[in-house]
Amino acid sequence: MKRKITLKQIARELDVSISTVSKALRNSPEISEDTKQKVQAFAKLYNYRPNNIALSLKNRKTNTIGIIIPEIVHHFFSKVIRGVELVANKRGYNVIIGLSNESFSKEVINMEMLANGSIDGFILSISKETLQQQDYHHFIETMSQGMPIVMFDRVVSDIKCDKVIVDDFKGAKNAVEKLIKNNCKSVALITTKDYVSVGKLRTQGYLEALQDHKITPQAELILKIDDTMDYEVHLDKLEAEIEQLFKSNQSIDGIFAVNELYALSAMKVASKLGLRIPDDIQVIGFTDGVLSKHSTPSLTTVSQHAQHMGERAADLLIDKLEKEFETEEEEFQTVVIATELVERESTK
Amino acid sequence: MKRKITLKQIARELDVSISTVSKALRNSPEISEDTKQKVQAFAKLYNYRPNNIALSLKNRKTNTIGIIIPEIVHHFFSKVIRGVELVANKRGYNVIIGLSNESFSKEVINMEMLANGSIDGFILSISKETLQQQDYHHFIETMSQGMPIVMFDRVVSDIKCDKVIVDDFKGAKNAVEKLIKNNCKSVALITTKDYVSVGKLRTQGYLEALQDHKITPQAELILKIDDTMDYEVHLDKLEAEIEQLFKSNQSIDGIFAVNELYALSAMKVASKLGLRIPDDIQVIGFTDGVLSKHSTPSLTTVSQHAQHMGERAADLLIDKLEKEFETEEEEFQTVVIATELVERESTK
DNA sequence: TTTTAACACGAAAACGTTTGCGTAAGACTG
DNA sequence: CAGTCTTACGCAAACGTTTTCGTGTTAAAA
Repeated sequence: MKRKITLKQIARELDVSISTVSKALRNSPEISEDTKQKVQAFAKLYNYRPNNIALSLKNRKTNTIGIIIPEIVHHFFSKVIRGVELVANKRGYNVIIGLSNESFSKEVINMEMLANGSIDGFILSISKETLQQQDYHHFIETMSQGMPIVMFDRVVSDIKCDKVIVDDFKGAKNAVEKLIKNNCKSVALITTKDYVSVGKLRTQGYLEALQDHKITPQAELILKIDDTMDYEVHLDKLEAEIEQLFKSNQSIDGIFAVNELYALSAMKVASKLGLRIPDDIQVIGFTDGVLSKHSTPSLTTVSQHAQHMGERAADLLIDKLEKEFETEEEEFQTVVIATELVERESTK
Repeated sequence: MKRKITLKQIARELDVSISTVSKALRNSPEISEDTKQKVQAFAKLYNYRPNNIALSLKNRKTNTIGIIIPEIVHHFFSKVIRGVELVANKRGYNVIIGLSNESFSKEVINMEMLANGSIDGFILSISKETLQQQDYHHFIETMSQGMPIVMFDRVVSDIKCDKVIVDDFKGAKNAVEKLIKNNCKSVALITTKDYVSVGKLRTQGYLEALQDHKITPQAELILKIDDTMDYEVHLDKLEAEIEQLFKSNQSIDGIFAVNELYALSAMKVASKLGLRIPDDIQVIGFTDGVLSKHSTPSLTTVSQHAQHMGERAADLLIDKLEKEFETEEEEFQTVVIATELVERESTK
């Protein structure tokens, strides 16, 4: 099996020293035109490319950034990755991914695997299990060893680092206000349990929108789904819960769901119960997945601009990596990405 | 900014040599129990981990595999990645991704970026542009430098390497036969232009199914979409074309589409034209995306088992990487993943 | 003719590991 | 007491780069 050609081999072949070859290839004025030409021609012929690993070792810089996400088969996360990849490549970086699979231990293992020299910094979104256990030592440790972290979407305020988040609160509030303006009198909320920060914020947005319009929130209109169970599999259970919500509250004429699947399930259940969308009931979801766009009726959603989040996160990280003089007082930014209400057929 | 601790620092601190530290940590019998304890305790205290880059350089092995795919915001590809990641991590490898964005030049650049020592081997799916230009020199070159490649899904027979493909032909044939058995008399095909290998094979499957049932294929029932245009954006154009197909061929009572979006669009158009699914018209798609499962009516599809493809591809690659004695005669495998018809509401 | 400067190149160190080999000190054998 | 064997460690090379510094040769200046 042939190996890639190295400086040493070129040097031996051309009967010069390794340093001469290196300098010739980098067009150093130290080297005569003759030699340069000879070396460059030979290098081109054999398609020489400097070994990245050797460079990384020498420069103590890998030009690679690590992404840790809970799940890749997920429109939101893959869009974020695309954003990261876009600016990373543009700025000369590679992207290496690790999946935590929503598991604490896999998150830790994956981070350790990458932190030992493979990458220069992390971009990550915290797994559900980690959020539940509230054990963040691996983040702290990583950062204390000089490796910067940028968190996105699922973040915790305990950790001091750069963050890119969606304005979940305002996005939710806008959505609910939209429903209220559209004449909904009884808006229900389908959300997650509170430990998921984004679910919590969206719930708060819902509540404040109601209060701003002098509507008293009713506990029975709020359905909190236990999302530790894989709802892709237990779709029927999810739908059953939603059906229950509808049946116990016949007055419902508006639904705000904190994600796409909940919204879609709500629409499905509503149709099944003979409710017309958006005439009898209006629905708004949260996300910019594919389902919303292609469902019938198509779903009005709060778009998170996932790709843009990825881009901002990458810029934040690379900026930090390339800042020559590290200010003694580390300063961390939190970038808030504005949401956008994409109106489709599920609202009037 | 603190850096990670190295052998050298431990050695200096404990006043022993670097080699002693290294051996002590690896539990070499050369080192006395006393020293081992001292070193190991110190290393643990400072959370020492060997630097991966240095190891990669020394071992000439990175334990990282590179994935190049045309697009990550795509259910199929992200499922493949998940499969790759799963077995890669299990077998001690990292995964680094590059997106070609369906562009030839980005594919080349990305491969070159990774091939220079960053990874041990590639898993990739060819970009559309590359397939069109039929320029495969970068694959050949990469392999000639001793870096193995495993291709999946979109492959070309010209290149000798390991491959993992879906049985597009049989999958399509089965689907069309299903429609015929379900009493469809006039089955239309919505496919891509022929340069995409998978589109071509699926078209052939369609044709053979018809012929096996003594049905003469009709050119006007075959709609070839120019998929170089971004159909997410030009959805209306796609639907217009499909509508034209329906209107010129009122007899159509079955549709086989080579991907999810075409199938969904067909259903949407059919509904618009007042056709009931599956009573008046039955539809089958090809893929295992999310849309099929959650559309109304849900779509019967040919599942490709994307995750399984990723797993097989990773195993194939790692097997090759770890085979000690390279047989002189390189042997390449082509693994064919069986498809599965997932029946949902769009067929009887 | 001697001194100096320019030129063109090579040696070596460094990045962080691992490992084969050499060796000093002490223990043991005869 | 001389010779041999263990024990426990250090040295150095290697992986592939880049870069600083040193040096020999030649041409120009004094």
